[in-house]
Amino acid sequence: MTGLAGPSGVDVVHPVIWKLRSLGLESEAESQALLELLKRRVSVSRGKEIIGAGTYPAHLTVLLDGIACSHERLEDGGRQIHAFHCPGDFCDLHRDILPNDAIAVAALTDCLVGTIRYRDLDRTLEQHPKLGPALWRAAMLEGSISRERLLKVSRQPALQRVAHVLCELLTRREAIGINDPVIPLSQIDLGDAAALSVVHITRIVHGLRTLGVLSPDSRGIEVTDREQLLQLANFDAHYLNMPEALSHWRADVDGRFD
Amino acid sequence: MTGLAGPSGVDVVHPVIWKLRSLGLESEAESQALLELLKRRVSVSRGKEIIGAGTYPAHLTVLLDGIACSHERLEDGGRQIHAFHCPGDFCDLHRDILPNDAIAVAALTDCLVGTIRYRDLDRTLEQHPKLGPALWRAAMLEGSISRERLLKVSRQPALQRVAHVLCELLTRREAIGINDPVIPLSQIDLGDAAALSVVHITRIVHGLRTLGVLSPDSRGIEVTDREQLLQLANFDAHYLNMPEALSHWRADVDGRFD
DNA sequence: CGCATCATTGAAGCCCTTCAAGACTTGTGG
DNA sequence: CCACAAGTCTTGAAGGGCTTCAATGATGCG
Repeated sequence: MTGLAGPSGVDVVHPVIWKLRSLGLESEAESQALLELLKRRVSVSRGKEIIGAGTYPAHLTVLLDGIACSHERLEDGGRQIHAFHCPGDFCDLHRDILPNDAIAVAALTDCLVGTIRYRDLDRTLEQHPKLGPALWRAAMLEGSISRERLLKVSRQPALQRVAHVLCELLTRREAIGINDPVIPLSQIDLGDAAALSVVHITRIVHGLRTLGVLSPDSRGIEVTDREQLLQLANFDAHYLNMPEALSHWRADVDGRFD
Repeated sequence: MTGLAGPSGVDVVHPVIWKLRSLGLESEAESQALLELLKRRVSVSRGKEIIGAGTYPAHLTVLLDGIACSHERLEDGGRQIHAFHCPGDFCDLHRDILPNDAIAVAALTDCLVGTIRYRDLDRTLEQHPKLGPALWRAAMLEGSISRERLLKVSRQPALQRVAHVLCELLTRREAIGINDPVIPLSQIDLGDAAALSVVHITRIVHGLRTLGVLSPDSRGIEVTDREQLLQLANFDAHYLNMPEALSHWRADVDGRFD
């Protein structure tokens, strides 16, 4: 089956299909082949680890629902969130080929995860030649997101940093059909991603609420003025390699020089 | 030929061979096959661009000598150095599969670069199955370095940031047989990598000289106390996936669970 | 209800930035 | 060989953004 039962009980497009499409994989057959490898749906509740630091699972982990993150604990007890994971994302592409003990994956909201055994994956990759490049792109995309994060976090003041994180999540969720203006993260999570103290995040969020960018509701993060937020962050989604950007890129590649 | 004429006229191990070994590729035949694709040695003088922003070359660029960087210009005229490139490094692994307009590659010292046409590479990759995974690892390694940079730059005070950058370069150069304690970068370069103002870099460097970590010579960066530098940065080379770490990893992978 | 987690607000202080001016090095042309 | 310019480095002073500490309020869950 291609569908996944949505909250309303209606079948919706499977997040992994959505993800593979955004990676430029148009072959329905190949996406389907990957889907069929998905084993063991497990739900993980908010705050729990999905992949522990220092473990080397024999399978790839795919996020099916919720928001997760790759993070690293610091000596002083703090943590750095390196990447957010949205439904359809592969949470540990890096782990098989070049493992990093220090990085763990955790659920930021209640999550549903699936797994794909490398054994199975390797076999399927041979049969479906377009799957490999799609995974390459997924990995390169992570790098691109990481670089953009470094740029913003290291060079921009707090308000822009926070705005950037919100824009990234908003845009990535929209790309997989989640148009909810509510971003279900705590201010602590925001701080750990933007590398700011929670105290300061509170002030920034307060500022954004005063500007009318976020809903004044004291609880939760709800974007009420998407345009202004994008403008504040000076957000250019190009680095996310969204479908539109992708087709644009193809034109360029055809014209590559030698 | 495997050798490259060194400064003294003696044949030394080719930097690309060294790099491939560090990526776990032990097959001499496969390394050799990649080497034979190297075309067009070009020298680029300090400060010049190797790959311009917004260009899409039909070839992979390999650094053969010198130090280069991938960087991004900011609106305010500043620049962020995302990655350093040492001899043997592939400068634009990301570019073919998921191009990023904004990022350019520039020579930080006088450099010698070679190129490998994707056309040729694709053919060779099919013939030598161990080459693909090695390139995967190279790409994942970049991600790992980028994450570590984000961690240090966003969470550590200036002295540790600078120390980290120096440690990274020192260690990566040692890994390819360059044991020179002199790091031929300007303070401007250091600032662009560590995301600090040049003025502050001067003060930090001054501090490191006072501590005896760097040579007091007013010109240039020369590490005189490697141990203390590593300690200051709290440097753990694990993320660089050095050969020792690699063999350690292999043991772990054999014991992976399911 | 009591407890744990999260959010808020104030106050003090430090780290780094910007601005500004000068010293030193290097390369180039007269 | 000197003069000059351009690039790099150095040092001082003023200011601002963020951190830490500390205490209180709000929310949700057992």
